[in-house]
Amino acid sequence: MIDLEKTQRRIDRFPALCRRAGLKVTPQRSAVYAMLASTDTHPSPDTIFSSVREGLPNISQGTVYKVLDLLTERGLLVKVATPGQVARYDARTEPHYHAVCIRCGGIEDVQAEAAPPVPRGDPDGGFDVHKVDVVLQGLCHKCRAPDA
Amino acid sequence: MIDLEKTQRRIDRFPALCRRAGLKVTPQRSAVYAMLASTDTHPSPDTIFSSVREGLPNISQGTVYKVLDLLTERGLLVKVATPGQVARYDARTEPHYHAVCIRCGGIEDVQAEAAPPVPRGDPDGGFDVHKVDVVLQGLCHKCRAPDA
DNA sequence: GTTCCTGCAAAGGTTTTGCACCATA
DNA sequence: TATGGTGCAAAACCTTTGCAGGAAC
Repeated sequence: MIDLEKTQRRIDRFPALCRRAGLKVTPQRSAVYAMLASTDTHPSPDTIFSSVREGLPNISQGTVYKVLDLLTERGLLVKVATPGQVARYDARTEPHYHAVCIRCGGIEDVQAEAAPPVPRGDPDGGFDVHKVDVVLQGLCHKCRAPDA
Repeated sequence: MIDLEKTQRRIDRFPALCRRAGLKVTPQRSAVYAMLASTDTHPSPDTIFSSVREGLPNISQGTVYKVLDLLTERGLLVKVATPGQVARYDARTEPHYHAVCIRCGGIEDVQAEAAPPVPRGDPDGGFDVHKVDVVLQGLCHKCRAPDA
């Protein structure tokens, strides 16, 4: 499912993206970004922390949160929209749908049949759209099945 | 923006909806539902709690959370998909978009020009779609403007 | 009368914050 | 060397949980 070339290209571009955003390039930021660029699982801060710590044993949770916030604010990452769950992040910007199970919280990628319908008219006159996320809420395969 | 007739009709139907869902009708549930049906601000559990407590001074936070969870699970309410924020709820099921500011967290309703593109093909063969939420992420009018 | 719901209060998990030290540019 | 980032640890939030008393059917 993951395009390795695209992933690598994204990681290679990271230093340039940082500089353009006025940010210093640090090992912590690079590791967080690379981890996100290499997966399609929409990981939470805690998952990112655990994964990144394998390569950078001294990184702290606080730093992960700060990096995620900053990169999101500068548009290098995106928070996946989920109904009232912990934050989930994504380094991929291609339009795709997310299916979120309202019972177990799992997120599946859904192939978009068409580009999401961006309201070109900029409805309120002032909203600067960075990303359009189409979120399917419902019950996943597992949670659909009768419990008992 | 709010259709008072529609709101009232929704509130009137609540007892019937509860019974159909196998739930008892209680003042707490009715109040939470009525509060949500009367607004388009996608309030958080805490906001709902404060508002409902004006009419039911003894209601507790725990009850509000339990009611919201249960009504959502039974399909009477919907959790609005937001990027890593506190939960937000909605009693309205008509298709509309949400624009979420990644800086201040505000949510604006956006008039949908067309119904969201539900993938009829049920992509993974097993996802039972209850609701499709289209979420615009970006910067709202206020947060766009230069800070200093 | 039975079943289910509520209120309370404590616990669990997530995210934010402040500050001294350190790395990048 | 100046600026900005990191690590640590505490605090602030948000949400869940368990249980005894009470309300709906």
